[in-house]
Amino acid sequence: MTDSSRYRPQVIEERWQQRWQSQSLDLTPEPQGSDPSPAETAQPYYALSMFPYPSGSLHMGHVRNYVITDVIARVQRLRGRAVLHPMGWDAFGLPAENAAIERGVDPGVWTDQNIAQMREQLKRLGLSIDWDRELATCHADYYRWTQWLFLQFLDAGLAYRSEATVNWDPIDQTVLANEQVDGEGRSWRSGALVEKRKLRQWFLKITAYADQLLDDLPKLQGWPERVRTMQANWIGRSHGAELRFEVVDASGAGSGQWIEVFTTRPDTIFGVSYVVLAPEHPLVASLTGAEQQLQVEAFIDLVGRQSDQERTAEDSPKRGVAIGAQVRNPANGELVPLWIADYGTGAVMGVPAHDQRDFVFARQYELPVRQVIIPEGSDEHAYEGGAWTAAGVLIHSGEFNGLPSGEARARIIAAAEAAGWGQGRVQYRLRDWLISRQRYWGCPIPVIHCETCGVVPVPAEQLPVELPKGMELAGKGGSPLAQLESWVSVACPCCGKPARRETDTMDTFMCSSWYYLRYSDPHNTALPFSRDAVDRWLPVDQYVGGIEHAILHLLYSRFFTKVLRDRGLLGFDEPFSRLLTQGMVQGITYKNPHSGKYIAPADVADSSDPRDPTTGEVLDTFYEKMSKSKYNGVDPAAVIDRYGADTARMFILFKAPPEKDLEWDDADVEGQYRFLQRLWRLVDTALERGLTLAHSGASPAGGAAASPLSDPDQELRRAVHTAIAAISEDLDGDYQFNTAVSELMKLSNAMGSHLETASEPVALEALRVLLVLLAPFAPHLADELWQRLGANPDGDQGIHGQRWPELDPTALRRDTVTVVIQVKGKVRGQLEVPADADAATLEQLALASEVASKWLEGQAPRRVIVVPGKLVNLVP
RNA sequence: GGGGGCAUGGCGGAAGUGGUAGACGCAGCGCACUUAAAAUGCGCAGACGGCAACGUUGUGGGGGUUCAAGUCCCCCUGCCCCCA
Repeated sequence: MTDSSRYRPQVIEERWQQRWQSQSLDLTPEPQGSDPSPAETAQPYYALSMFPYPSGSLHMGHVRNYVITDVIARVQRLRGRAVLHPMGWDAFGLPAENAAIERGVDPGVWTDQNIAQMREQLKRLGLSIDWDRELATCHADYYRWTQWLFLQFLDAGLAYRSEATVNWDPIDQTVLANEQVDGEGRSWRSGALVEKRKLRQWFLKITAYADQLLDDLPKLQGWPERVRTMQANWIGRSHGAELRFEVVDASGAGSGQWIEVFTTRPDTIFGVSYVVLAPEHPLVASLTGAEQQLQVEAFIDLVGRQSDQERTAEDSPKRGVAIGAQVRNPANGELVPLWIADYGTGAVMGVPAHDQRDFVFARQYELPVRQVIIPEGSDEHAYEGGAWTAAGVLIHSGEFNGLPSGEARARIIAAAEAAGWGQGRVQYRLRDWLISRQRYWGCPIPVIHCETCGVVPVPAEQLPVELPKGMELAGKGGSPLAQLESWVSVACPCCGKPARRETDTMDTFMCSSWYYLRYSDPHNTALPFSRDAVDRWLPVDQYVGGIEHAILHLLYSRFFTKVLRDRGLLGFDEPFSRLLTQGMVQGITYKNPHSGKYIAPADVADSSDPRDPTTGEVLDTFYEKMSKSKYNGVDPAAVIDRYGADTARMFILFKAPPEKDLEWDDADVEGQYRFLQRLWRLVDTALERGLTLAHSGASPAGGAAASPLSDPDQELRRAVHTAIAAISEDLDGDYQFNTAVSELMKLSNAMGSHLETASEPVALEALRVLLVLLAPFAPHLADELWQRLGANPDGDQGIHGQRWPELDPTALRRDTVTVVIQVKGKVRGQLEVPADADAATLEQLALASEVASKWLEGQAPRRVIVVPGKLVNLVP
């Protein structure tokens, strides 16, 4: 074999990437002028990957994400759609600022260098990205519009400044939104336990859209069910009531002060045996009795040091102190004590019989437990194991006795409203979105504080409010911007008097909540995007990214979309029609079970018997998400250097279904490389036979062949059209790239055995179809082989300008099929029968078969079930 | 505790509406080519029994519906995710 006919991905991939670029193959078709070409009037398709943070190095998770989106984009192009497939950078954020603090480099310069590096790494993957639409959220021509959009929120009354107890990250020295604190009370970025601080901060009123964000979830049928469930849980709408308890003195005389509790169980109000205030409740100080003073203060101090999670967890021990005051139950007039306790926030009514936390608390402090709901159809009044929290029938509840709890809920709310001691209320778990950050490397909040005029928005024509350059960043002591007097001091745009700029920057999730809109019109200098462009391309047809954004980014983006729709800036309700959440890429991980140390795979001599290189101990072997600290990462660049991007792409797509975790395995990568080499040799064989696609027409082997096809021809055509049918289906709806690749392998296997004997038109059709089907997966090799077969002699668009092959159903037809003969449901034999044999014929054939005579022993079957084309089941 | 998901060979994974379980690949074994090895090509391969043709068994465990169950129903075990 000559050197020139060896598959050398390193050579051909670079060559094709340059060629595609010089032909502008990946640019987005847009209608221009009066005479749009067909591609420009094609139906638009928007394929989008979640844009990366420019850390400077591409990891396998990125590769998987972008390869999946690229295949989708390429398939849609082959199907004739006008495709938008952009890429950009989520470029504000702490790593750049930390680099500045540690090494004194300018965050902007550092970020731009990283972007340049990552862009080159991305380009080596052969992604069909329109780089003319690239954006970076840290560039002023982008964040100018982030600021402009903030002012839209401000104008709509959806951005406000408020003093609140907020999450403070002591490592990153900034506040965080609720969504950015995990279940253990740790920061999503730094992992530090967050603290509570009372600060004046900017919020976006996402709660104003809570109902819409929840009620529109069922529209998102193209989203994974679990992402919708997670969002619904996060919004956490509950229907309940606000009920008011009057504070009374020892003699029962009213004080005129009222405690308002929220409860989802107004039906249990007759079971209240105490009322609990949160330690920070404003009435605590004034209601505390003199004797209880010291105890209460000590308790407040103790609770102040706990995290939110400790306080609200259902299974953590509860502590409390009676404060020496009492309230009257408005439903039955009973007097019950007031406590403060480390659970809940605000004020809650304690119903030990019907709430587990209340039950535990009451047992601990010997408070009365009164059952007011019993299971339906039961007269069980005894109370043993714990709270009865399910529905039931009311007892000990005056006029409401005997009502089912659901109905009682409504009736008690109605009674409360009539008598003025409460009303029904909808409550949400969702809180407003805290967007202030006390950091430098973010988008400045474009407002000015003036003593005379208050909060004044920076006029739109003065945007962007640029980040000052050349700052000395220390990473300590509050907002860096606040320390740059020359930047902070400014004339009030309203009255002209000296005023001060806002020094907080925005949460970076603000920047990523609208970038997908900007791609539709990335160079617009008058608006963030034109209504025309955004309505033409959006909603995004297919969004691809990690599950970690199930709530954060995806909820914020939905919120932005709805607000901008209400401002008339766009004309749709939801930004992402379909969402694919891809699984993690995991690397093989070795760990010494005794020392707990991770061992690099390179240091493990024998992978079939992995041992610690220094101690000789047997190591645990498992797959885990790739990370530096576990030495289990695989560098995409190294894989591309060795095998080429096409092999890496094929491997990633083949190894696991896209939404599942993927175990990186070098042997499997090798196997994928072998498959591509086999394709190369397949084309060699075709060339040796003198086959060429140079002047073959559109349909060389169409169904209307002059003479009937030979058996080998029929078999090859069947393989070809089976592949078209299977792969087309795998790429429709939910994506099954793994089975699509396996179908390519099956087709190539069939061609390996039939190509040499097939007639020329049939062989050419097979080659053409194989390469077009391969093109989205291994774009470089497909184009190279296409050219080697002489298919694009004039340097036209090559394989990526072709059309997805048409299925010819007649090619799938068979004269005979194999049916299974079962006896009593067990497979006992097979029978070759005419494909169109009807049930009666099949029954006859089966009964006459050897299988029947052997297993039925001469008896007639009691019953015969025939599934034409599949099986005959004889039941004796 | 509530809600959701998953469990298939040595491994990754396939199996429209119930209808030949294990496609495709990795690892393994055998054969061909080679002085030899690598590479390549061809073949075998769930487990158990048998020289075989074949038989039995088999999709986490137990029960059920059905002519027929990986697939549908009930119970259990284990793992994962979300909310508490």
